[in-house]
Amino acid sequence: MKTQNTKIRIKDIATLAGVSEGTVDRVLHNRGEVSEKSKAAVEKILEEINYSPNLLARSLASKKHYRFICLIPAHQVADYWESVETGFDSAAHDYLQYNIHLEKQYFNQFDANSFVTVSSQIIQNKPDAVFIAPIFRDETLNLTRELTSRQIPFSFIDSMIEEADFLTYYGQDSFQSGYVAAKLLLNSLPDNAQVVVIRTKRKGAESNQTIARKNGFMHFISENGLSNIELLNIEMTDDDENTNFELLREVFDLNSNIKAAITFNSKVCRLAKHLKTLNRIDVRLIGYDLLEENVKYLKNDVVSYLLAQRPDKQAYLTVRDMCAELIFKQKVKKINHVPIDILMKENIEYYMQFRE
Amino acid sequence: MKTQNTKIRIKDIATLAGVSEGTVDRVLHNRGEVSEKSKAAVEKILEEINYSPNLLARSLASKKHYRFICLIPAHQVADYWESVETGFDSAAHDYLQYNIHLEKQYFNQFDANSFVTVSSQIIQNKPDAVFIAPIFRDETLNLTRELTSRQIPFSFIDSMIEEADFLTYYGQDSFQSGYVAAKLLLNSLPDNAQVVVIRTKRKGAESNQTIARKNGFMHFISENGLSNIELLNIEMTDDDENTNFELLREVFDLNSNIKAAITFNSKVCRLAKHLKTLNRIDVRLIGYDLLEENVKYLKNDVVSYLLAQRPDKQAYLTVRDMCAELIFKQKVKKINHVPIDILMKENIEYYMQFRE
DNA sequence: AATAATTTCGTGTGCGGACACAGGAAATAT
DNA sequence: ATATTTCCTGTGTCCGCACACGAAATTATT
Repeated sequence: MKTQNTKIRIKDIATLAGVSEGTVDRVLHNRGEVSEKSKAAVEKILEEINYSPNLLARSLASKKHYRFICLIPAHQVADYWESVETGFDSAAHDYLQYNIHLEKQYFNQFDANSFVTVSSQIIQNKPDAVFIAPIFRDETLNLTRELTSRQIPFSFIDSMIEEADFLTYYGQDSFQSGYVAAKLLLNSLPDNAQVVVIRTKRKGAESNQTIARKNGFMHFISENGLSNIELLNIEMTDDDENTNFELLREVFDLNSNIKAAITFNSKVCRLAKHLKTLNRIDVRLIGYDLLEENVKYLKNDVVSYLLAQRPDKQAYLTVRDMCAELIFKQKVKKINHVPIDILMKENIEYYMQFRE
Repeated sequence: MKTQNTKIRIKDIATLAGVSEGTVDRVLHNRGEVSEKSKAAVEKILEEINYSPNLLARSLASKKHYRFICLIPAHQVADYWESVETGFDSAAHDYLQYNIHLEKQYFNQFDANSFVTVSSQIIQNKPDAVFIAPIFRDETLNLTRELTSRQIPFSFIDSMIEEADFLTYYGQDSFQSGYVAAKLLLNSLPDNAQVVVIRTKRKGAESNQTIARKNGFMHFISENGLSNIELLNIEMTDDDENTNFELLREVFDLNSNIKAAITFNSKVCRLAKHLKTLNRIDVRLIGYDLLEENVKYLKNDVVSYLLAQRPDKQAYLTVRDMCAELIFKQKVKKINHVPIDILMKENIEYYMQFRE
């Protein structure tokens, strides 16, 4: 909690330093045309007192307009990215009065070329800041290099690429969320229980996120020496549910002691649907993210836990921090791991209702 | 997401309505001295367009100052109420620029008289709004009646009294949080497991909160027909830990199949300490709120789950909503149940680190 | 020493809205 | 018809800050 002294105005500083308001202003924004002597006088006062500008007056007076662009995957409604977009919209609304204009650009998350195309449009657009969902690693790095060379700040959302010189990243620690999932899923399973672990083949590569989650999951197992359980690794496809269903049916036929199952992407609803059809809702099931379908199966008792992360808030805070940096000249934290929210049938209602 | 048209100024409305800015201003604040004709003209324009005032300019120009008072229990550091206070402080900081001044008043939560004393001080103080932790029901109602008759708005924090005409309430649904606790605690316990349920005698009455939590807990048990477990109801005192310890030792001596324990107030750390001394950390233990000591035992693996609710945020939002109502003339939601956060060793770190 | 070229600095204006105040128009009183 | 009162309405000032412009002070040039 910083103590900001709202009482002190530029005018006061000017009086204290024995110069005019204009001079104080020049020092504050350090845009030159100030003698060493005056500058020193002002800076002395600034050190003594704790000046923090009146932000209302500042943005009222400033005629500077900022254009922010966010670059996210095109998506269906009720998708994970829908929430992210909601958060951006909400921030756009709140920060409009600070002369901030937020535009959205979409790319095809299954086609790196579309990312490249939109990237170059953005560069031409000369925005004041960019928010990026770095789905494609190399292509993102190309974009961020361009941005850095043009001194355009940018932030990552959802996941990050450490080498890039981003302002902030908001997102979950995927490894740890996999670890948490393991704890919830494997806690007090009977001996010799079998656990189905789904891996989804996807057009393009498997996402970093799901890989990290799985690593965290496996780490829990090795760390706790859980040799009394058996993992059944299943590979499902992203587009053919019939095949998936047949595969699952076979697995459940062949293995009589399956007690739990997990998938590391956000589409646990598919798995839930098949389990329900197979009448195996006794299987403890965990998934990620609050897609409508996922929530339905959680309330149904088919899914036991969902791990969530408020993607809308992540987007909102990303915008907020950019404003803090650019406009209010405040320090912001670079890497922000958001909480790993544990939802079950009994507590999801208030979680979803709660709007801040 | 409301579409606010930031472009339209009072000056524009004046031009459109064929009157002066002053007249528009008088209509907007409806402080009279306007002829029917002019008033109608302005109101016609106001209906056509979607005017929303520039809040920055408004609060910059306004010399109105607001004094808010919050009325909470005096407390130790690292207490539950400490977090509430932090939230108030944080709001005070953020809303200072809107000419809001927040004062804190404390009462002794074990002495209703102290509440009454501070109440009358507050009334004399003629604040613009009050935030109340309604620990003492009748005394609180006396206060709120006074406030209502003086048209001073107020909000509840932590718990609420339905009959009072409050602006907002932020808090957890205690009944449901007891229900969640039961689910977590009793999930897949072996047959004939014994469960220790602590009730804490307190100077003054048992708090509504803990009663509601316990009701929710019991409801889960009856709803799920858990006849295979045995509850051991223990009454601990609030001030003598030696007695408590001896009591627990006896209970554990006499009962050989204790698998779980729970306490419904925020002091699970005491229970944890005794269990650790008794070397019974195999017992699954659940408690409430992130007191430092509680967190310590969670990380220690003595406590399995903590249910939390971000009291600081509740306080912050309470202030925010009062501003929204009083200053920005926005609608606010009256009853706000906050999420029931489930914390365990594996996810508490990011939960605590995360500052918005 | 006089003038030109720079550097430094103070003042004025406007952002959008709140509010005070003066002065004009209409209504009433003389 | 003039004076007085009441009712309306337009204008001006201020809130704290950003920024432009022109004036003053300093330095350089002849």
